[in-house]
Amino acid sequence: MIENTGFSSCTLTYDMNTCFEKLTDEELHLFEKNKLEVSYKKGETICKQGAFASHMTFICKGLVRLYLEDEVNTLTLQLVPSGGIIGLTSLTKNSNVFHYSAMAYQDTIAQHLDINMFRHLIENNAAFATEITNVLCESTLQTYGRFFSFMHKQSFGRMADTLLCIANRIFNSMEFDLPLNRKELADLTGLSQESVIRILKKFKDEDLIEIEGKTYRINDDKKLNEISQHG
Amino acid sequence: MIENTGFSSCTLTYDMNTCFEKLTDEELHLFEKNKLEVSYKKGETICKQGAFASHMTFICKGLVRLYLEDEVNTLTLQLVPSGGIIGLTSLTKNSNVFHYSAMAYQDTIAQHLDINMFRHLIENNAAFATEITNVLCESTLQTYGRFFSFMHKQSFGRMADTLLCIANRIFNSMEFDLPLNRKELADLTGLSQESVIRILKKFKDEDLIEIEGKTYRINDDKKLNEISQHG
DNA sequence: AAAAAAACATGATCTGAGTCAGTTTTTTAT
DNA sequence: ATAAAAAACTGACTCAGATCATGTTTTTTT
Repeated sequence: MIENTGFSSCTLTYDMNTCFEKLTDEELHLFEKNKLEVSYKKGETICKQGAFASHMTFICKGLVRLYLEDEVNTLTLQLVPSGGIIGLTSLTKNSNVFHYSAMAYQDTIAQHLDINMFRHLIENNAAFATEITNVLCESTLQTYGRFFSFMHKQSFGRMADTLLCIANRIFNSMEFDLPLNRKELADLTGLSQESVIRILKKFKDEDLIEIEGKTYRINDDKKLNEISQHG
Repeated sequence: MIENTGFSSCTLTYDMNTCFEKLTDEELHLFEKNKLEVSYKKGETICKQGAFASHMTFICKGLVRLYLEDEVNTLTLQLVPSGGIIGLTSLTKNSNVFHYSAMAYQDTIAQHLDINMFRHLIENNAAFATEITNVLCESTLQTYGRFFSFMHKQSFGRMADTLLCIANRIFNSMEFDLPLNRKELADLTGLSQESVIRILKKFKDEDLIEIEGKTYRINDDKKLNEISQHG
């Protein structure tokens, strides 16, 4: 499977599961006592930018879109698959709100972890804190790559990027069912819906991909990767 | 002084100084023993993307540009003034290189802090690790704001943003000497040099700012802030 | 099965900002 | 002081991709 070497529009969070291994039995007990399992249906809002941040959200199952918004625009920051966590930036001292919104791209099962408990764990367990540091670094790096790609790659590169990322990193397969419509793909790639449609058509015309309903199939990841690299 | 409420192109790192207060005497001793003071002249490279990351760099004095680069392009991620630190993302387990380059915008005094010592401090002092978490969160938030601004604001907004940020957050004054030429301002705002020139001229024509050599003076921060907000 | 509503698709047009090709001003070197 | 080099500036041109308007297909509802 070809992995992109340069910067990529792709943004997936690091798997959190290893973090929890660092907790002591006592802490795990506290953890279990202070978590809340919640289900979200496709399209439902998991957290809302600007709202009071009472908890971190661990994604057990599903796929979540994490995005910034203002009155007019939207910017998708990350795709968070199972194993990911939402809300870490709210741990900063200077704020007690969510800094971004999150929405379920498909039915999702999540755990709400009390923010005070979370803070307590970090402040008292250096191994856990180290893991969190790691997650934050990874997430930052992903964002950097995405930022660079969005600024310097053009539409075809970003689309190619995104398809490869979804195939390689979410589904681990060149064929997958993507629960996104054209509008949502546009949000994800930072393009207009029309551009997404035109680019996908071009890719189809050149037999790089096939699309049948929601089923995507990447026929030529090598070529797609070239497009992604070049621009 | 008017502070921007929405997202801003501005990117300044959080002041690291509070972090070191969390170290024990013993750790401080270790810290002192493993640090190296280095001076950089304007234009010199402080760290190079892709190079082996043997240390974090604490900025004692000066102003540093932190940026991503590939064969063709550049993206300025942050301005790091004194009190800031460079290289934290290299703490991630999955890598031992610098993920960005850094260059001195003006003569700079820095301390190189051994990465293994730094790791050791994080892994053994939860209070310190908590502070680092905080720095990472702040930095991530700044990057998010900048990303959003770069994607959705247009040139005048980004320029206005940047001027206000420099005035408010670096110099704490509406009049300041900026050691950047037009090309460097272009890199900072993500615009072409020509666009920067055109925009600054427009701002001057409308008496929003005055420029005399390297001395900038903001006459109408209210209006500038409106431009920044609107787009 | 028909009607309504989403989603998908396509062509025409517009525009912000980059590129290019210069000129003028300022700075640096001799 | 003067030549050379660098930085600042200007106008003309171009283009990627957004927007708009409209049409077609698919899905959902009743």
